[in-house]
Amino acid sequence: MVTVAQALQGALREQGLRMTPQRQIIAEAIASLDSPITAERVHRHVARQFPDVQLSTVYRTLETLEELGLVRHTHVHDGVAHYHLAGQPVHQHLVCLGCGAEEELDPVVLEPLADVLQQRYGFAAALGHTAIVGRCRKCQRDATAGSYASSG
Amino acid sequence: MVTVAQALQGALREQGLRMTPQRQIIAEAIASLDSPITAERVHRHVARQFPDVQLSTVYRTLETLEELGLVRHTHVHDGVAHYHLAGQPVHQHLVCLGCGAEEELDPVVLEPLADVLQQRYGFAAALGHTAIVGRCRKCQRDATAGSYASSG
DNA sequence: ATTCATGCAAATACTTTGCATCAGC
DNA sequence: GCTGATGCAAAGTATTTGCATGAAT
Repeated sequence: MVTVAQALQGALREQGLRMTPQRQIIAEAIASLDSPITAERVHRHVARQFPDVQLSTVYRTLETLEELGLVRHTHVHDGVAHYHLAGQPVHQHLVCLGCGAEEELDPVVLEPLADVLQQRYGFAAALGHTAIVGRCRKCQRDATAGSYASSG
Repeated sequence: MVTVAQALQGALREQGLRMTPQRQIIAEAIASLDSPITAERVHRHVARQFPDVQLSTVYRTLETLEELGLVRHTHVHDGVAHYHLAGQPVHQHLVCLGCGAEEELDPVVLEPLADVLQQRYGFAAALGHTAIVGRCRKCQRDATAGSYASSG
């Protein structure tokens, strides 16, 4: 078992990039906090030990980590970026567009789709790391859906 | 077959809200443009006929339309909101986080998952209207994934 | 007439960038 | 010492909001 910081160090080396204390604590913060996390949350966590670490450094490091394949990010309903460690199973949620309710989801149900996408399109979907949006039971009663003609 | 504008008029009535020329053209723009579209694209389209219509009005109208259940929105990789008509089958895309490539996807492959979510969780997933992010064949070779120990 | 919708502009939230200094290799 | 990384501050992008005016019902 290797720590994120160690993996990071190796990955940085390969690219001729440098390990810095900032990168180390940011990597450790991501590993210790529950995924998925926002840049701001990482920053708050990091700032407790190193108050001088800038939010922009967190963003830059997150970007670097993503380029190295160590983390991924997705956007949730409000457009905020959520980061998580690559290859780490995370809690999967169903987010209701109507009332905002979140429900946990067994990640296993996503596997068949991921398999199909991989086989048919050669595409490694990040389904397991993205909240699935939609309407919960309650809000389905409120939502009206139909089909419309274009005005043209 | 009913036009979006007509559906909108009815839905507005029910809520005691008002039909305005702006709302009408915005609704028609959404119907005539290919989904999913950004607020800015709607605005550019609308501005050709009514140059005075503000981007903020587009956002407000889009929000209203969403509350009325006529449109939905999701966020793509860069966090920009994409809107589409509710109940309208749209092109489904696989978006690569590595190179940004988009590939069309047969919406049929999403149905099994949607069914499971509906049956097991009573949740109507908006899968058919959200881009699926991940890594394309090419970029999978670049990305390294493993599992990491927390530093704690 | 009442109240909602709009235009306009400013504010907000999140993220990126320019540049001088500092630090890892 | 060379070059990449950081702090700092400012810019950028997408979206929201306050308020006075205008318009739909």
